[in-house]
Amino acid sequence: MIESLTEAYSFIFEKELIEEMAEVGHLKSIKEGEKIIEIGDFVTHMPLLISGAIKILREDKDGDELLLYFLERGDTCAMTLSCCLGETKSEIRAVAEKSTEIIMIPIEKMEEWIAKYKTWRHFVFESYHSRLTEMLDTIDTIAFLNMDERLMRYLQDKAKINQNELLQVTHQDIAYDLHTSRVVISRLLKKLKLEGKIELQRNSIKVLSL
Amino acid sequence: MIESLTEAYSFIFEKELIEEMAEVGHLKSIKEGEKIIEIGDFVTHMPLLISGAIKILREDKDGDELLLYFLERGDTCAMTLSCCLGETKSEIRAVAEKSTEIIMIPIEKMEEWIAKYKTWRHFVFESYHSRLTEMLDTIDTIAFLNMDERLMRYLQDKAKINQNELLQVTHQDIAYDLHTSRVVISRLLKKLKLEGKIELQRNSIKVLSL
DNA sequence: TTTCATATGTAACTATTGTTACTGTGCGCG
DNA sequence: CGCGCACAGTAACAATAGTTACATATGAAA
Repeated sequence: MIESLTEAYSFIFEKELIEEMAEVGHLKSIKEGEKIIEIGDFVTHMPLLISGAIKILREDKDGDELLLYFLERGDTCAMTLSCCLGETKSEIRAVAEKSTEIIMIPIEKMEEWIAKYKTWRHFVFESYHSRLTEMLDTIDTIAFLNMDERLMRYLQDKAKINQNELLQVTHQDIAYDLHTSRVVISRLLKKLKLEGKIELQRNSIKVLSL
Repeated sequence: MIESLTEAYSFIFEKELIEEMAEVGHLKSIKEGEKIIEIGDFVTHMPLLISGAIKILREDKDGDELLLYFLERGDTCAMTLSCCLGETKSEIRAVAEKSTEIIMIPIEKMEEWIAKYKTWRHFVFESYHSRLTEMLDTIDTIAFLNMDERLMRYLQDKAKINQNELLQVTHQDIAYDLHTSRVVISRLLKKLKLEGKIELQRNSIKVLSL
């Protein structure tokens, strides 16, 4: 575990902190599509991303989903941070976007380390900052953009996260993430294809204009 | 200033912290409608709300606005918190919803107090938590609700913030906050009136169903 | 009282998104 | 091979929201 932590976090955290992390944390491997945290779950650990990527989803009362943002290596879930301190339940769902490794830190350590390690404190604040910024970005996207633009951004984000311009998704998958219907996505994908921005195959989309 | 601070914050902060605040902070009175922070401004102070209320707005590239949330006494702007640490520019606009008193704390004190006062640390984290939650709420609202429901919530929030069910607003004001057009608001207000949820007069709206 | 700016009411139309329903297509597997 | 299933294409229509244009109402100031 030390190796994973060192590889992903040595440039932020000092050796002692990483050693402490390795001591109290436990490594968890998650397969693509697997759920990590569900809405309403009590938060007992905070996840530090070692490799892979996670998508964070919000759900409304009817069970409809909306993608908030992706997390990558070096990220943590600020919603979890937030929950830890308040001892509240999770407001979001986290699902592995691809196979992912995380280290779970018991939440008791959170506050202890904030007092003890300046680097941890910075990390925590930095995480909050990133998450607030991402949330603002999400708000901009859904408030100011039409569905075709949202779709294009989604495809670009997803290509970036997966480091692959060939996305393995169905139209229905996309519709869930963007909180719309499959028919709408098919319609707009066709439009984007005609504009030369993407190529369409069954079960996959190739993003051209990055 | 000590009195204002004590009145608004004595149940969170210890006496020494409040005294320090009074020393380095300066009180600022803001009239209704006056701008407090503009997008792109460098953040040199963080505002602590003593009395009144502030609305936080986001703007897109065309200059179109969107209301994010309101802040009340005891709140601070977590976006500012966030900016302070990163030494970045403001991502949002803050406008006084009614006449308001704030205390401006130089950002250098932020980090110093985080190490020094546990109550301050808690306050900062609590603020981040509130703001993340409010942002989630905003996202829910714009992603999952239709304009008529958004409008109703807006009116209720505004009545609550102003502690008055008689709101002094024009349809155009509302349209700006909800990022839509005046005609749409007029149309929906009429609908809400017919449903018995509000009463309409020139320059004011009375919210009935609270 | 007249004037004028501002606010509001409303119709008619467009644009975007959502829904329903049906068709076609690729592909794995018996 | 051909059956069945998940995925994708598309038409037709509905619902919601945005736009344009103009009429009317209100209240303050001249």
